[in-house]
Amino acid sequence: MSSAGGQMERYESSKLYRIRHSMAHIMAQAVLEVFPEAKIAIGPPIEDGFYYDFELPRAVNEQDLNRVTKRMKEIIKGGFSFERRVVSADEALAMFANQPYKVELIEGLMAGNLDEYGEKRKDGEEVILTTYRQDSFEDLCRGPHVEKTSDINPDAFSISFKEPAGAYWRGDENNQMLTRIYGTAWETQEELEDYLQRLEEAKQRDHRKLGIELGLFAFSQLVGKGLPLWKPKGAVLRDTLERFLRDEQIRRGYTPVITPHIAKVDLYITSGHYPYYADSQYDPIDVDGEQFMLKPMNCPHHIQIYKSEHRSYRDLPIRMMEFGTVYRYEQSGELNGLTRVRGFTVDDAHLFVTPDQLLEEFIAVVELIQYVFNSLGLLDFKARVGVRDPESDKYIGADDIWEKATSAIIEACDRLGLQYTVEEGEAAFYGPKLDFIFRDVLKREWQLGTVQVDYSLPERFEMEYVGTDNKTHRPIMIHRAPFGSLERFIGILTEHYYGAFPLWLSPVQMAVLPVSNKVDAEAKALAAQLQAEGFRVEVYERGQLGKKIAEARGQRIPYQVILGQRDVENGTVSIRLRDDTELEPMPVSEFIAMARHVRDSRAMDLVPAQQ
RNA sequence: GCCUACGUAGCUCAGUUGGCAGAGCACCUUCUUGGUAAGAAGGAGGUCAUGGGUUCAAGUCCCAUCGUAGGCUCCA
Repeated sequence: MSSAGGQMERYESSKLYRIRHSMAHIMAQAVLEVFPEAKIAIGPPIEDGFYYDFELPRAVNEQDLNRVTKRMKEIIKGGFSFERRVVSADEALAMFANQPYKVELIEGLMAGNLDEYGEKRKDGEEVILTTYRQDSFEDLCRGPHVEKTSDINPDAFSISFKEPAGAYWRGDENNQMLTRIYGTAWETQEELEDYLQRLEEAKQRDHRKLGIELGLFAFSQLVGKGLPLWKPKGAVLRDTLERFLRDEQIRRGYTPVITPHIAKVDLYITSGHYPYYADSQYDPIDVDGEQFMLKPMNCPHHIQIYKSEHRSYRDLPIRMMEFGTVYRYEQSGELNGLTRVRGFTVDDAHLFVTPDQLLEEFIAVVELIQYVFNSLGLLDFKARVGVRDPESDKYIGADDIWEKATSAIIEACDRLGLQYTVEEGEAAFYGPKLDFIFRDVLKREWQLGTVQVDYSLPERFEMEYVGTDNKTHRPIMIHRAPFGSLERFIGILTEHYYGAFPLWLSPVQMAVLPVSNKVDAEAKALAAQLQAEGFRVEVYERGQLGKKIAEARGQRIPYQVILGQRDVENGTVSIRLRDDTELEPMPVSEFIAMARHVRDSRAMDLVPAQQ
């Protein structure tokens, strides 16, 4: 996005926005010329481009899009001006008599003051209907547009870079499915090419592609979709992450617990999960007349552990941790590699605290999350406080409880000096939460860690502790997960690092590359020595050295340990880093010391700074 | 779940209007014994996702199912 004078220009008032908005109209005109019977819906600018939704007589193909593109270029070159006109409702209804979606829009605007997405308009302003016309095409529209079509660069847009997509009218799955044609448009051809190249790079970085190449995970039709299988290299990566977090949590006073993967439906009826989230849970299993289900969350189980003993204020805070695997029935169309699956493991913990302890414990959790992100080199993240949507009734718990929880989160953020935004409708159903949104190297945003303050579940489960006053009190729960889910997190990490994990996380940390197979035996002995030092090592025995290097590079092996006759005689190794840096031959002991230091300090660089 | 497209060897892909199932890489064997981005030759590997249908004949056309991709919807 362009910026002016150091201050971010609002996208809505930028030239790019007007270009894209105008492109949507131009595309609609071209599509109507190719498909005269098409019905047009809406066509707004979006990030990086625009779209327009159509009801078409048949599926569009590449050829259609080429024809549309050709026609769009002609319209652009025609230099038609965009003419704004204020129209009365009757006039508009007459003009769009053949366009049912436009009629619905006009009626919505006049009667219910609904905007183009079917949402109640918030500004409450009086509705003025306006249209914009270019060439032969006039569309109901608020604007703004460029002055004339020739203000647009005919070589800086593309509509066939993405497959046409189905989209529900007004985003409601009960409505007609329309065909959405996406476009991208820029001021210059270079910007267009940059954008297309960024898309290409994202494709190269895709964890689904890298996951296969690096042997991290697999899916099986027989096991079922959305159920990842961790292969040895993925499993060691995941296990390393788990151990890192487990150790860190134990240092901070957490205690591990373990709970089963199924439980009686009654547990989730009590917790409130069952009625609210019936759609996204697996159907219950009948066992001897009782209903059991795969657990969609770990918290009710942990609550039962809390309740298994009589608790005193002296026991609190209790911090229970579990890498708990949960199962959720995601719609099949939503499944996506490791980032959206049907069975995944949450790095879960539940803290049970007194009101006095809440703030301190909340802050400690945020500090843990910051520490974890820092250790992994995830530096670009922002915090979002998710609060209730006041219009919705999907939440449980009384108003004053929500207010208490929300103000606790905001106070903790202020005390930590955290930059945060507050967003309505982003709360969990039982309480408000603080989410950490991570931006990866491609500037894509991912929701990772989450912390939730919960007064509701303690209430529903009638949790208690005895206070100093010898009376029973209700604990407060903090739900939190720094990674969110191990699956999604590793998918994101893979893309962020482009498969080149820091040494401590690399599935294979070093590969020994014998220069010829005359030194294969020595290479194996060296590998055994390195393995005994606790490193994950492979020996590459196939082909000539060049081929071994090519393969090791492809596998993003951090240290490529080259061993030839010369090295054997001198007791040295020649280290090549995965970024093609070649180090001077060094004694084996020196290499081990260096690698150990890099690994144990969880450094991002493969060579310590002082070297 | 919905719309659209796709599914051919472990991986990446070719396969004409329906007419004997292919390539590169990987794998196995042999040769080569090498110093920083893929040495050479040979071999093996397939119920063309699965099940039906049309046809003298189906990888190719039709239907269903499963899976995948891009969207929509959803995301505790």
